[in-house]
Amino acid sequence: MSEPENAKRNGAAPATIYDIAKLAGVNPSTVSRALTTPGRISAKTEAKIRAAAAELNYRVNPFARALPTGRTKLIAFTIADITNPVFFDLVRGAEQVAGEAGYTLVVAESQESSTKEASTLERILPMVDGVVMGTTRLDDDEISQLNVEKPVVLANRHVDGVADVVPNIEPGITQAVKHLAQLGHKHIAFLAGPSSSWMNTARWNLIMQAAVAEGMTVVEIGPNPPTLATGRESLDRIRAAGVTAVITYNDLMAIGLLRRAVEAGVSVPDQLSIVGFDNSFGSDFTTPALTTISQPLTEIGARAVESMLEILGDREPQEQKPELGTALLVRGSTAKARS
Amino acid sequence: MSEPENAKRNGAAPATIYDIAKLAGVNPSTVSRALTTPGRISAKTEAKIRAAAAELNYRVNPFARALPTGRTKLIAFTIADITNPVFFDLVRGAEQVAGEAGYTLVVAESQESSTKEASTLERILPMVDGVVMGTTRLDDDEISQLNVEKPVVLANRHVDGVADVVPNIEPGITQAVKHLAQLGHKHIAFLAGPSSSWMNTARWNLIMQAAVAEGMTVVEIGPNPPTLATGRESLDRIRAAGVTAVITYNDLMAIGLLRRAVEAGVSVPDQLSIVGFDNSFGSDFTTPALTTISQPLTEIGARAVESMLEILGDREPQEQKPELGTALLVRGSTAKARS
DNA sequence: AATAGTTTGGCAACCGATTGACAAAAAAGA
DNA sequence: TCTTTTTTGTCAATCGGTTGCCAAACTATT
Repeated sequence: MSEPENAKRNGAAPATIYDIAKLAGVNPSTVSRALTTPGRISAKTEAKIRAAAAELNYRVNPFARALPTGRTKLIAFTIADITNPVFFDLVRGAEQVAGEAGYTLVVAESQESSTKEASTLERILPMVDGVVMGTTRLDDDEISQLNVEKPVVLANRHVDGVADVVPNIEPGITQAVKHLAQLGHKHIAFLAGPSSSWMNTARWNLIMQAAVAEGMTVVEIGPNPPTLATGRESLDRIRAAGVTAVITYNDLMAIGLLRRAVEAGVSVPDQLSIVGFDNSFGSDFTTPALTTISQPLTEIGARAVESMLEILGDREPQEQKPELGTALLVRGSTAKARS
Repeated sequence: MSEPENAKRNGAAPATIYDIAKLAGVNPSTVSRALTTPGRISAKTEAKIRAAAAELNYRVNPFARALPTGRTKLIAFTIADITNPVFFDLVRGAEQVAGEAGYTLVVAESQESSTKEASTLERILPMVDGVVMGTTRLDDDEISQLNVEKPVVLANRHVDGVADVVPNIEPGITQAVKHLAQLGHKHIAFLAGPSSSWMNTARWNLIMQAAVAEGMTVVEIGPNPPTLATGRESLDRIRAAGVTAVITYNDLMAIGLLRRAVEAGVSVPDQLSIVGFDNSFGSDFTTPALTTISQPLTEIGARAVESMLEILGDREPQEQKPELGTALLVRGSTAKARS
């Protein structure tokens, strides 16, 4: 391990406010004020300082700043599985808002493991101003605990006492169940996600209610890891359950199931109708394209960060925004039930 | 914007080494040494200090540490488009290695815009120890420039004087072109990616050579943004070019093209054979599943970070690793040419 | 028991910014 | 012109660690 080699490359140490102060002939604190407190310093002096800063190619050292202020302008964004395209849009929306406010997102993936999620969070917690949880496998207590240390905003989940952004899933689910009922399905299944997912329970409860209201029978198959592989492996159980249609916890599972069905010679949608959840990237790649319940993911990600910025005092609290909804998107994976 | 609200929640300020020092009855510097320089302090004192640290739930403040050392244990990871699944595996590999070494990845997406990439990098550069570029739209000069400020490791790209991890794309390309030749194709096209992509040029050159060697004609169609949408929009140009097979710059374009072809009633592979590049997530969702040139993406991501760790002096330089290769993965989107 | 050699722990300076308190300078008012 | 008020810039302490240097304490050697 040769010499520890200084972090600064090239011999050229980055300029500090002291260098600027020297060049502009003022005190370092004046430089700091000129650069961070508009109006505090006379226009003339400020101009001189800005010129010097530009000349030295000055960039503020975020750590030196974070030390006295306690603010790092970093927000952690957790996702349970980078392989699940739902987070594309979630991150896009979040990143957009964060970037505009001068914040940077630190994306932490946990590969569906709550242990890994906890340890990663442990590592990055001291250096972020808050945590936005895109998807999490932590339980309620752990989240509440986390919220004591740093502000937390949850996307698609509710925990008492913690800020959240949750769309109303009722319309999408009702539409989906009605859609299946109208197609003549009598027995349907819900291919469940992980038991640690709050959304999983919420979705199941609504599906159950809606199905009963439509006079259908419905069974929950799971809990399962919400992955492609699980979707594939569930075909047999679903067939065995004797249902003609299935609603899955997310699109990933629906795609896995659909592809396995095609391979196994089970015709979709003729022998089995499939409804996904999320309308995530890739759900229209399949043949047939997936019928799914779409969520405004980009908007959810954006609002979650907006909410975080408000908590951090970096943004005026906005007037109540309209509720976010969900809706059924009918494509090709659903059809009339075979009698 | 109510009161600026202190960063510490809950009134309980995080413990510092000073708190530990007081509790353990030693000097703060002794605490620092006990915690960072194993062996420097007697076992007895160290145990006492560790006990105190545990009791206070101490966690080192990364910024306070970063200030004197200049090391943040943060590595930037750039990607051009979060919507392109190639980076799933790239990030997975990278994250794995980084996490084991106590480093955290800061993922910066640029939405295929070199301007946005530059500005994001500008913002996070001061707080990372190095930059691993998963995919980048910066040009060679900008990358060299960046490499002066902070160490850079490139994945899938070469710039003189900058560390990189590049698989040998020759075998995969040769196999793909041979495969098409054997299927009787005489006229093929390369649906190109962005002109700022080094890999694009590299791939085109090899495809051209291989095609000529096989006695085929080949045309380059592009440059294009490497997106799903571009793939869709290129169908007409490809048909107009009178080719019977096309190799695309990446899977995303291939999928877009394939889906558009199906919609337009152009049969794949009967009327048009398509070969993608990357074997990325989702390339087997389509019907027919995509024939593609697979790359060891996870391994590339992992090696890129390993290489970064070596540069940072956090890892012993390893003996030369075997070269990374590529290979043709034949699925359903290629077939005999129609005469 | 005296001396030399090693450990072990403390002191204080330093990293690069921020900020409250205050004084000097400039502007306004009498 | 002299005082009062406001503006502008400086001083110095502080954030929470790290580290070179030194002295005290302990161990080993003769």
